[in-house]
Parts: sequence; structure tokens; C-alpha cells
Amino acid sequence: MRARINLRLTMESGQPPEFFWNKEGERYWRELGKSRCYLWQEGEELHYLGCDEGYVREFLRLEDDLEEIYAVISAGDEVMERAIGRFQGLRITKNDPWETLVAFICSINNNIPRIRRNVQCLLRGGRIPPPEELAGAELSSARLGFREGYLRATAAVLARMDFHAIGELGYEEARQELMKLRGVGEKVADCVLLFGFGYLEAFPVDVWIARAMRAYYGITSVKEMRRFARERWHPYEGYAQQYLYMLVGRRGRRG
DNA sequence: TTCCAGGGTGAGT
DNA sequence: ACTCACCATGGA
Repeated sequence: MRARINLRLTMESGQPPEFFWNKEGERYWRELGKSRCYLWQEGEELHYLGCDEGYVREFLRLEDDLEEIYAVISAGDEVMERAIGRFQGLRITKNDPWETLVAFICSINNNIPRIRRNVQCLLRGGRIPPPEELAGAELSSARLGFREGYLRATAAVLARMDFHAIGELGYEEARQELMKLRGVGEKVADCVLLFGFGYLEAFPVDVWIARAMRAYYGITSVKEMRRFARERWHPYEGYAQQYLYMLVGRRGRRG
């Protein structure tokens, strides 16, 4: 299908796909259900195999109007304009909430290559086992360090609640509910809301975003950063965050 | 050897 | 509400 997207940027920008999907040449794949789903891009043409178009459109958020989003977040913002120019076609992805939560508990004070290794060690048949299963599973071989206790405790709680219902709440309320879980603070909660539940107004502040906000906008406190983001980029704070991240993140910096 | 990584928790103010 | 040591692992 034709789609406005830069698949490589989208799949390799520190979002959940970087932890769950594999790369073979120019093709990305992962096991979904009983089949292996492949994604690749040739020019404007987005190809998929082993999964249906509906899944691809939801996963890559192809219904997001990039022109509208770009117009909103770049208004009166030269930094964002530059980031958009450099990373055209980068999209926020929509991932399974539980898998997203697991990945971002693994992300605590960790780096992307090792988060990926941790997540891959937790996969069973290509998926993260459901909470009730993970709660009693052997986790030490994944070498999560101090995160293992967080993950097990959260899995045990979720085994007894309707996790999906959080996605029906408003942003602030959903955020408060997530932060009741062990290993879920402001940053992890916002990542789960953005990449798992699809709240584009979520604005995760990690060390890189904090650096960017200080360097480009002179803001030093996280609370101020979140207020600034809402005032300037609402309701697309999540997109603004991802483009900012690319400017300063490990693979985003150049020369 | 020291510093750092898509931070959270708990204890101290 | 804010600060800060500590947390386990592995790469640079």
C-alpha cells in the first residue's frame, strides 16, 4: 500500500518495535499469532506479509495526519521545524499495552541495546507471556537486575485486574493508575500511555529529552518541561517528544 | 577505573 | 513538594 512513512526511522527510534522486531536486510519481522509478519518499504510503497492491512495501519498509526501534526508542533518553533525536516515520516507506533509496560520496566536506568536483549529473553513463542504466567516464571536468566522485582510485582497485580480498562480513562487518570504499579513512575507511565495505549498527549521525559529541553528551551525542571510541552504542542506532545529525542539521542546526533 | 544508560523507590527535609 | 543515595548490568 502507499503510505507516508519512513519505516526505518519509525522502527529504529527507541520505540517498542526496536525491542520486539527483528531486521533481515531491509525487512522487519516478528512472530504474530501463528505466522511471521514482515514489513518493508520501497519508496512510497509499504509492503506487508503474514499480517493484514488493518493491523499494519493500526500498528504504524497510518491514520495520523502528519501534515496536521507537523503544523501544530512546529508553529513558532524553529527547533521542531528542524527536527521535522530531518526526520520526515517518523511515526509514533501503537503497541500492545502489556508488552509495552514490560519493555519500559526493563528500560529503567538502562540502554536500548540491553533493553532489547532483556525483552528478547522474556519472549516465549515470540510474545511476552501474559501477567499471570510471567508472575510465576523464571526471570533471572533475562538478567534484569533490580528490575526483576518490579516486573514480577507488577505482573502479579495485573494478573488480578483489567489492565486494558486503563485505556478507557482520560490521560491524567490513566497516568495515576499506572503509577500505582511497581516500577512505574512518571516516565514509564508516559511511555506506556504513548506507545501502548495511544495517548498522543503523553510526553515522556527521559535523560535525552531533559537535555534537549534544557539546551533548546532553557528549561531545567521536569514539571516545567511537561507544562511547556502541553502549552506548545498539545495534543501532539508525544510526536514532539519523539522528534526531539531524535535530535539528541545516541543515533540522532551527527557532527 | 569510572561513567553512563528512554528511572523508580524510599527516606530524609 | 523537593532532594538524594541506592538499585544490577554491561558497554564505552
